[in-house]
Amino acid sequence: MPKVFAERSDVIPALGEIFREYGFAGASLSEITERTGLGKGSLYHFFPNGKNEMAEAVLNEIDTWFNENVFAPLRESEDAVSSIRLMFNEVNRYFKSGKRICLVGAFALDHTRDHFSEKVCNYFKIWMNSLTTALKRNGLAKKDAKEIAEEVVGGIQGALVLARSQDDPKIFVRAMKRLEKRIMELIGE
Amino acid sequence: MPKVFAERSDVIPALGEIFREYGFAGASLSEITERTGLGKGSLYHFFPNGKNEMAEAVLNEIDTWFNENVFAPLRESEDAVSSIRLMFNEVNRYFKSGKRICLVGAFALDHTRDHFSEKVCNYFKIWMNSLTTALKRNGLAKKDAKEIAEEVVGGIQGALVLARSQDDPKIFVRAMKRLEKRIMELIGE
DNA sequence: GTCTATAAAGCGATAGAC
DNA sequence: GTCTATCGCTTTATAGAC
Repeated sequence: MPKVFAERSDVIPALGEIFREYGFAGASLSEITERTGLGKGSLYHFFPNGKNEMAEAVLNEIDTWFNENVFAPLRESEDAVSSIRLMFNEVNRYFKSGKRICLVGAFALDHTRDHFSEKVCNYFKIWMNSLTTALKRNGLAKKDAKEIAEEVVGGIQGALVLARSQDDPKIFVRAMKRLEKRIMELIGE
Repeated sequence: MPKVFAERSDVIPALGEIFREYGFAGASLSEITERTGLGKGSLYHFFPNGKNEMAEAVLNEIDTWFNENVFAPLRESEDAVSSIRLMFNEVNRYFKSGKRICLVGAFALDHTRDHFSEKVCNYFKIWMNSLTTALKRNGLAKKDAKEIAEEVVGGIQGALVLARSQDDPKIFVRAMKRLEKRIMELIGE
C-alpha cells in the first residue's frame, strides 16, 4: 500500500546516510528507493534534478544544522568559552562519537567536490571563521586564532578518517578531548 | 598502432591517480582505458579480476612505497630524529605539498573500506606504530608516543581534506610544519 | 599482449496511469 | 503524491581475432 503525503524533508536524513555510506557516485537510485521506501516517481517529484538535487538538499540541511547548533553560537555567544565547549559537544554528538563520517569532508576528497564546490568550501570556511571569532573574543591574536582554528577543524576531519580506517570510534573521541584541552589551555581556562 | 610489451607495473601509477580523482566507485573502465591508453583487453589481461584487482595493485604499491621510504626508516634508523624529519619531507613530497589526496584515507571513508579493510587498516596502523617506535627511541613514554603518533597521522589526513576543500594546498604545508615543530619540541630538539 | 565486438546487467531519468 | 513500465545509455566483463 503506497504511503501518501510523505514530505520532501522526511527523506533527506536517509539520503544523507546513504551518501555517507556509498559516496555520491556509489549511491545508486535503487539503493535510494530501497532505503527511503519511495519509488523513483516520488523521488523525482521531490527532487526533479535527480541525485544532484538530493545531494544538494542534504548539504543544505547540514549547513543549516551546523549554523544553528555550532557556528552561530561561536560567533554570537557572549560566553565564548562555553560556546567552544558547546561546539565540541555538538560535533561529538553529530558524528556519533566517531561512528559517523563527515559527508562534506568525503565529498571534498574526490571530483564530487567540483559539483558542490561552493557548499564544500563554505562549510569549512565558515566553521573556521566562526571558531576564529570565538577565540579572538578570548583574547587570542587574530593570527594565532586562525591557526588554531585550522588545526582544530582539520584535526576533527583527520580523526574521522583515522577512526573509520581502524573501525575504532574511540580514536575520534580521544582527538576531540585532546583538541578541546589544547584550546582551553591556550585561552587560559 | 598498438603498443606492445607494456608492463603491468607501468599502469599502476595512472590507476592510482584515477582512483584518487574519482574514487573507487566513480572510476569507470572507460576513463581507465582512456587515461592508461590501454584497451579493456589489455587491462583484463593484467588484472583478471577487474577494477577490484586494479585497486588492490595500487594499494600494494602505496604500501611498498611507504614502507620503504617512511615506515622502515622510522622503525630502524639509528638517528630517530632525522627519520622523523625524513618522514615529514617524504610525506610532503608524496602528497605533492597538499595537491594530492591520500587514496587510503579516501577509501576509508565510505563502504569501499569494506572491500579493502585489511590494507586500509594496516596502512595507518603501521604508520602510527612506526612513528611511535621512533618517538620512544627519543625518550618518550609509550603512552605519550602513541598519542602523539595518532595526533600526527590524523592531523596529516585532516589537513589533506581541508586543503582540498579550500582548494588551497598551503593549508597542508602549514599543518605539516606545525606537526613537525610540535614533535621536535616534545623530544627536545 | 593488444584490439574490437558484444553480451548482460545496472544506471539515471522519464512518461503516464491512478 | 505514488507507482510501474520503459527508455536510452553506460557499466563491467567476456570472447575471439590478430
